[in-house]
Amino acid sequence: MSHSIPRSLVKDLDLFRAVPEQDLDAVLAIARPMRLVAGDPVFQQGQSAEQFFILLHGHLKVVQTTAEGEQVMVRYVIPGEVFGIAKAMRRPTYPASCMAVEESIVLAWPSSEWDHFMTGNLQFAANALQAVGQRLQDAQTRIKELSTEEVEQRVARCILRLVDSSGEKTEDGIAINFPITRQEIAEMTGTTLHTVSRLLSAWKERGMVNTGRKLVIVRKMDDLIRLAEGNLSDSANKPAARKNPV
Amino acid sequence: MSHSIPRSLVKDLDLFRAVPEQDLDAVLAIARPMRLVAGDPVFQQGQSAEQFFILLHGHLKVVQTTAEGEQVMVRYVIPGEVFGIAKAMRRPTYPASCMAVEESIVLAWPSSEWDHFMTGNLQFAANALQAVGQRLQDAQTRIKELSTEEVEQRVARCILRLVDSSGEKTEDGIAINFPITRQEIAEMTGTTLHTVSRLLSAWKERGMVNTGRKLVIVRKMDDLIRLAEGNLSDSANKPAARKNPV
DNA sequence: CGTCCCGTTGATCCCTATCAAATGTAGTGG
DNA sequence: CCACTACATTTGATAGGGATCAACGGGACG
Repeated sequence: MSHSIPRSLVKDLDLFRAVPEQDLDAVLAIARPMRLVAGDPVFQQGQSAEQFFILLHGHLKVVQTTAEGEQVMVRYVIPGEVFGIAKAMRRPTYPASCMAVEESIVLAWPSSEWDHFMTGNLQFAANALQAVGQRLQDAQTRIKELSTEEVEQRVARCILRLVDSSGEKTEDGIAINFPITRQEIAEMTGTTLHTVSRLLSAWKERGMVNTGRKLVIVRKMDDLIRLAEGNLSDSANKPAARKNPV
Repeated sequence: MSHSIPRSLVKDLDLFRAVPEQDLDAVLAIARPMRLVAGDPVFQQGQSAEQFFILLHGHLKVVQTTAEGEQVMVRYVIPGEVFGIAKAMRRPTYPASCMAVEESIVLAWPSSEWDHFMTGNLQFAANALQAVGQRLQDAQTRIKELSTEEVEQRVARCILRLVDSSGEKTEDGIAINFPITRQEIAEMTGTTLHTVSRLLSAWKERGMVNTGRKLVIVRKMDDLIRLAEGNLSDSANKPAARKNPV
């Protein structure tokens, strides 16, 4: 006895953009809603990709574990995004693990339905292609940053991006509105929790951010943007660093 | 007066897999073939994405230039692959530049045709999604490597991958069958040409590879694989490095 | 045959990982 | 409600992997 899910919840999602309402209803009829609390796994790396999902509320993280046991953050999932679409790319298993970092609500569909959606509505296929294309862009941006930028710059960009997608205005500045640890920031930027901690401490010292346990609040966006653009952190002037000169 | 392109040239390409032959003929009728020599540009970063392409013969490189003027290799295009499909992901411009590294032949279509292909044949849409999905996987693999592995390991993997996709057996071992510089290897692995040069010299010393101007030949795959898997290069035993222990 | 372009190799330095240890904070069970 | 415990964070000290700086050698091509 599944309650039907209100159409209004999904009709504005990118994936369903310009999809006729009747098709939407058919899609929703077979969606299975799931409620998660912080730490709940959604799927595990290597598992057969039986389902795909859309996040309606909350925040999830997608993490890859290397052969040596190190973790690399693939991405945070924010409300409205599809995830777990391995099967759509003809991958039999999930290439990473996914878990909730706070209370969340997701819709799940059997992977077999993907082809139905694609065949039933061409707009859906185009939307999916765009979604994956956007992720590819993001990944390539990250490669560029890992290849050419220094740690401070990468961490600054990372914080800015999180604030952009999940920022929430508070009396003290703009806060990242879900719990996030130094370790997780390190896994996103290819560094260590120690270095992230040192950076945040330094920034806090200068009043650019406020921090707490699993909490980051940005107080001076402009200064952070300057760091992200590559300006040196200390007022002293070192010569510009340039790894692969033209 | 465009000569029609033989159907046999494209019918085995991933992008056209399971696409009916009559649809293929329609597609080929509007394809524009281009011949390139080493150094010829195909498109430039920032240009309006007016065309998309398939490489029939040769090798191209796709490179991104950062705001600071450093180059990052996005990928090498090998025969049979689609590239320049920015418009399909609803990006108005090419996010990187593409040029031939040796004599090459490509087919070009106006970007506007993409939607025709998609609408006309659903299989095509699925194939495109898979192609982009594969690239996303590759990009994420690279992020993982940049985040957790050391330079020697990354360069070893890079060489192995090139040998895998574009290796050619010679009397001396397996050669990368297109010209490639130390600088380009550096741009693929996030390091400098100096470090790549030193590594190749060391490997050559040990008889693992043979090198020359714009040339790399692998002589001992096994040893190279061992390096890529993370085993230390010198026979001496250092403690295992581990950045983000569990 | 000169001139780029590519590659090699030494010397030095510095960013940041690593090692080590203490402090702070939330949650839990008695 | 408090002791206990697990997890997060901070901070100092040290070392090392590679980037950077510098200079030269060698092959290809016009």
